[in-house]
Amino acid sequence: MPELPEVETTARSLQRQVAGDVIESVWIANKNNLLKSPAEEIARTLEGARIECVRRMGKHIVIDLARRRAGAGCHVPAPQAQWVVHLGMTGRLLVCDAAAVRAKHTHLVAQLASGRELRFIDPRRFGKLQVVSGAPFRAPGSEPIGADRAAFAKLFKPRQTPIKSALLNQKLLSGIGNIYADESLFRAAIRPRRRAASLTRAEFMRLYDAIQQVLAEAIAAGGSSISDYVDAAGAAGFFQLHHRVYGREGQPCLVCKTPIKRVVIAGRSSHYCPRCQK
DNA sequence: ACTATTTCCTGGATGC
DNA sequence: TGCATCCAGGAAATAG
Repeated sequence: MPELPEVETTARSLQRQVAGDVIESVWIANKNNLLKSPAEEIARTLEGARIECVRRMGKHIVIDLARRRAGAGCHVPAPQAQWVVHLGMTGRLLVCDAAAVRAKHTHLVAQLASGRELRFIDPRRFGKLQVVSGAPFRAPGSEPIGADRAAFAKLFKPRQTPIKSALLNQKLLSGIGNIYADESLFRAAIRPRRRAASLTRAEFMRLYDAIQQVLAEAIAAGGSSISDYVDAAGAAGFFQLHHRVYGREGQPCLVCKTPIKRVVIAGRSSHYCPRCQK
């Protein structure tokens, strides 16, 4: 479940490995429901393009491309184009040697001038691939890291939905998923079922601080390696060792020893300490 | 305009 | 051992 910290880690890993490299050709699997743009358009946009920069926006990986103008020998920044990848649940962008065995569920392979390949692999096929040209790509909600404190409360206060659901709503904040929503709510001592509108100003501030803290720590740890997540170089993260509630149903709360509870909110499992969180 | 529920998808875990 | 069933969840689609 790549969320913001995992996507950030993957984007940084890609930036280190492939920035400046040129995509020479692209192979796309047939019969592909992961494509938000037509396969031909993706191939046309990627082939011959130089990878300028790889970065994260929400849970999206945005790859800025410099396309070669037809006939010209050099790369020019215009027309501006971007390759946008969403990892979904089990998506992976991996850089490897062209000779490496192609994993099952490989949906796209970009052959690089350096002799390596950038591959998109996604067993569960919840990922999404698209190319954007013209207007730059925009994530649906606002960026959680460094969000304005006052704007943060204003975003959630009108919502009647449980705060947990609101945190998962990417149109509000872009990047938080199930793990980091649960971990943030624990640190803020707020129960996931509380209606967003019921939170006090102080609680919103605690939640804001908790989100900043959890995301920063998780990025520093290289993300959480759950269900085989690894970054673009194949390195695992280790923030899963620091989860205080996620995946700890029945285990003692690390603060008060009360067994951690798991409930389902909006179809998602939510973990919390019934004593620490109000 | 909101909010809640269903759907997509496959590997791994569980149960008999 | 083998086969069926359940479960995980991001976000779009659908329903209310």
